[in-house]
This record gives sequence, structure tokens and C-alpha cells, in this order.
Amino acid sequence: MYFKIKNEAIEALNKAIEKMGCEIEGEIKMEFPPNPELGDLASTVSFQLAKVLRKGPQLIAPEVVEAIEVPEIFSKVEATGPYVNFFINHDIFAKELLATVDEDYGTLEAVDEKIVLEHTSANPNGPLHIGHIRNSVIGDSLRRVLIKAGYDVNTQYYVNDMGRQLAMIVYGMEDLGLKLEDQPSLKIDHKVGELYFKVNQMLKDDERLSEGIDATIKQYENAPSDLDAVFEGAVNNCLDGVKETLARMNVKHDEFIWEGQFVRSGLVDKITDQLYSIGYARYGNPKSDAAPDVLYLDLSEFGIDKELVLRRADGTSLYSTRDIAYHIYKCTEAGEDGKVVDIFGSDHKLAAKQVSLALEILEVLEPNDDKMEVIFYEFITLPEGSMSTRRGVFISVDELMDEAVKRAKEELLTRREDLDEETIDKIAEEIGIGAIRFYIARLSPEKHIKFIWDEALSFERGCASIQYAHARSCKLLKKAEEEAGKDLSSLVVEDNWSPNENERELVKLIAKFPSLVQDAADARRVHPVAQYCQDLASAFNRFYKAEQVIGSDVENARLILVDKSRIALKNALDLLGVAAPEMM
RNA sequence: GGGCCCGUAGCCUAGCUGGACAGGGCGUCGGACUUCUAAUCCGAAGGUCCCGGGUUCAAAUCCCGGCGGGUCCGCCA
Repeated sequence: MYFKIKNEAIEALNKAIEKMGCEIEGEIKMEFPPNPELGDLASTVSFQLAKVLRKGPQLIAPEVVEAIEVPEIFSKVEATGPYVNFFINHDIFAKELLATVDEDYGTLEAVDEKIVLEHTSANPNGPLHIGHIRNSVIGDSLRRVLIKAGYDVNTQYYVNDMGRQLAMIVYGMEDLGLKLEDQPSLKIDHKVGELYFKVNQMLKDDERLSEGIDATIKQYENAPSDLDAVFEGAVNNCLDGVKETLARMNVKHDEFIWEGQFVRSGLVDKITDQLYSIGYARYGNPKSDAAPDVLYLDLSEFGIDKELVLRRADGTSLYSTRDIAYHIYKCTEAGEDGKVVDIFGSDHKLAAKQVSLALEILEVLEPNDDKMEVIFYEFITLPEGSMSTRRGVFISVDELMDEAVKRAKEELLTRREDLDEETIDKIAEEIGIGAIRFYIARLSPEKHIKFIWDEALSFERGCASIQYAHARSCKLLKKAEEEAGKDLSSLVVEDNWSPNENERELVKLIAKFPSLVQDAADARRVHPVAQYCQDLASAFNRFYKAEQVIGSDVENARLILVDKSRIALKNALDLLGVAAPEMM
């Protein structure tokens, strides 16, 4: 609906410009005026025309208004300074808009473009901690936004089964006598993390152990061997725990791709050979001639002076080598018109650049290709410093969720003495998890986050107030059905309904939702969705407080408005992976 | 040392492809519960948009130079 009126405004502007005998370059853009007194849509064509007509935009705006034929959906068009402001005819607009909102509201037309989205991909050497979860929240929210915007999205978790970390865990179990079942935690991924921590401690005391780890890596890479099952078991153990955590956070992946497969399939050998024969990869040792030869990639002609080592002296591959192979795999999966989108911590910036350059050299990507997109986010750190699985310093996502749900339950118990334990627990879970997802999703990814418990788990005015607005709408609708005997599906807006200020604002926000989906998907940014949720909830609460619904003389119109608000709220929260409870 | 990111009221933050008085939220202060749930609403105070130059009719936004914080520059991932 918003797209429709926007297009009508643009069309009217184009005709007016033509009538004035002018032409402008590019498309006309519409924006939202800062307050309702200035209308509902604004155009900045005057600025564009100013160059052509060579006079001030504030002189041009009235001329445009003079020439324009006002479409029916608008009540008037006015010039304010250099702006051309469109005022919506709310009587017509509100009715038309509400008629377009169904349960699926906001879903855009399917686009013929596949997106392979990789996110989280934490090493299976311990539980997910609150640093990892930023990746998951951004990635999963983006997945939801892209699907809503009509893309065919395939979401992948890249499993680092071949890394040194994993080899350390396997070595610890096979050669150092450590056992998972001896670890104190209850959850399996936590046990893996504890074992990993111990191996690190032992390694610190006796550096000679690293030879054994090297041998373990080599043996696994030269599979098959007896060790394969141990590796797989260790990875799966950890992954089971991680998957449990992700499921509780409402994070979904379509596939788990093990990096080992790219070594086994020969793809890693193939690309290192190619890079060597093309000439960018060479044998030698960039550090010192005396050191043993490695295979390294020289990217100096692309302005990167740091060599990228592709193979260790013992011939084994590195994370980067396998990651190049994985990206080729993803590019193939995405197909010709598809995109590969990665969510990485900003510490991966150089690595990502190196991968994309390697892909250019291999002619998988064109120079400056936009097929591969990387979304970087800055770290979440603790007040005392950064987290580390290796040092055993981190707050796990499991702890965070438990604490969030516990706090939500305490709050709920003071409000709802009437509900049974099971219902309370269910709602507390939805509020607690929602608080975490919202806390992370609302910030733009390039902002550092210093983790403070009370900030992360604030229920006042945070996500809970949005969920509360949704619960209110449900309660009200239920009451209308049960006590007033209303059938929501067959309501018709009263002829005499002319939306007041509160109703207009609510209608306008509901109308914006599809364009929000479009913008968020285009920009690959999810935090505007969080702001939208808050704005919508706020508009709903204001309306709810000020206007009587049941029993008013425009009861049907208001019930419909409540119902459509409910849908918009629910669908917007869903983009963030936040549940919309029907009672709180 | 070099690259990249961030710096907006006491606190968190949006805006950053230049344009209408810099939007929200927390906290503070003052109001509103016999009404469809007050996890709500109404109102108020609070800003050198880090600093200094420059470009422009117009700069939080672009350019240059500083300052402060983060991060990368591993035969780790």
C-alpha cells in the first residue's frame, strides 16, 4: 500500500515536471517528513531541479505544486520551503490499507535470486559464548528478513572440524588421558570447552605436546585413519550442544558444512595447485630462508603485503586454504545470479579480503565482483576484557539465557498470580530470549558492545514492552470475540469512520512495514527492524490508552485496526526471531 | 608503525549515498490506575553531533589533520 501511494506521488511529480518542460536525472526519491504537520510523504525534486533551472529550490517547490495534479489518495500537496509535501487522504487510505493486511503481511514478491548465507560458524571447541551470539542474531535476523523479502535463502554453519583446536581436543582425549565424562559441566559442549581449556593448560606447561598435536592434524588430514571417528565424535558432541543453544535462541540453519570435506574431495589440492600454476602461490619461506618451505600466496600486487600461508611445511592445509575452497563451493551453490553473504567478526576483515582476492585469481569472481558480500560486526567484550574459550574466560549463551528467563519469570510472578507454572515458564522463556535477541539486534553491527548484565536484560521499555503491546492486542480481540460476540473475520469498517491522530499514526506505521522489509533486505541491515518494532508498539500503546475500542461508535474499525496492528507487530518481531506472546 | 571500525545529552543509541528545528530508549523530575492489563500513557529538563581546518547555497553526514577507544597485521581459526 505504501509502495502504491509512493508510486502515485512519483508519477504525479513526473507529470508535473514534464508539464513544466523540465527533465531530471535519475529517479525521484520520496522521504518521510519529520512531523505530521508537514504531511505524510515528501519529495526533494526541487533540489534536483535546482541544478537544471538554475534557481533556488525554495522557488521551484511552489511551481511544482502549481503544476501537479493531486492523486485521489492524497488530500493536498503543499510546498514548504524547498520541499513538496504530500498529505494523505486518511479516510480513504486507512480503509484501503487495512484491507490489504493479512496474516502474511509484509511478505514481498519472490525474487529470482538465491542467497547462500553463512553465519555463526563457531569452532566446535566449546559452548557458544555471548561474543558468538552477535553473529547468530545478526545472521538469523537477516535470514528472516531476506526470506520475507522474497529471496531463496540457504543458511549454512561452517564446521571447523580440521582446525588445530579440534586436534587439541582429540589429542587430549587420545594421548593425554582426558575424558569428556570427567568434566564438571552437565551440558556436552561445556564439557568439550572444559577439556579444551585443560589441554591448553597442559600445553602451556609442556610445549613439547605441540608435536603430538601436529601429528594429530596430519593424521586426520591424511585420512582415513582410526582417528576419524574420534574427530567426528568430538565435533558432533560439541555441535549437539551448540545446536541446542541455537534452537533455544530461535536460530535456524539449513545445513552444517564440515570443512574436512573440501580436503577429502580434493578441492583444496586443486585450488592450491591452480594458485601455484597461475603464479601467485609459491614455495619458500617469507620469514626466513633458513626455515622450511611452505606454500604461500603473494597478494602484494593487490596491496596486501602480508603473505597468506596455504600449506604448512608438513603439507597440511590451513583454515584460510579451506575457506577459499568453501567459498568456491558457496559461489557454485548460489548460482550465476545468486549471492554469497557471510557474517564475520571484524577481526576477519583481512582474511575475508584475502579469500576474495584468491577467488579473483582463480576467476571464480570478477574483479570488484559484488557476488560475495561480507557483513562485519564488532565484538562484544566483558567489562574486564575480551573473551576466550582457550583461557576459559567467557559468559556462555546458555548462562545468559538462563539468567534472562529467570529474571523474566520473577517479573511475571509478581504480575500474574493467576497463571499456572507451565504457562508462566513458557512466557518467561519468550520474554527472556526476546530480550537477548532484541538487545543485540537493535544495534548497528559496527558498534562495539560492552556487555553489562543489566543493560542486556532490561525488560522495562525494551523488547518486553513490544511483546506487551502484542499481548494487549490479543487480549482485546479475545474479549471482543468472547464477550461482545464479534466475528473478526466478517467485520466491516463503519462508513463514518474518519481516523483521528492516534489512528492515523498507527495506520501509517502499519503501512510502512513492507517497505521496511525491502529496505532492510536491500541494505542487509536488521537493526532498523528493531526500531520499527519499538515505534509500532509505541503507536499502538498510545492508541490503546487514548481510544476506547469495544463499545465505541466506530468499534468495528478499531477492532480491525487492533487486529492489523497485532499482525504487523507479530510479523515484525518474527523478523528478529522474537516470539509474540498472546498474554503476559 | 600501517590498515579497518567506532566517538552524537548522565548512560545506550538512530541518522552518515550532504538538505526541514539531530530522531528513539534508559535514567532524572512532575502528572495519570473505580475504565479494553500501569511491562502503559501524558508532560518537562537535558546536545560544543570528540577537536581543528577545508569543500558547499547547505556538513552529524564529504575531504584533510589531530585526539581517544577497539581490532587486524599467526605455519591459530
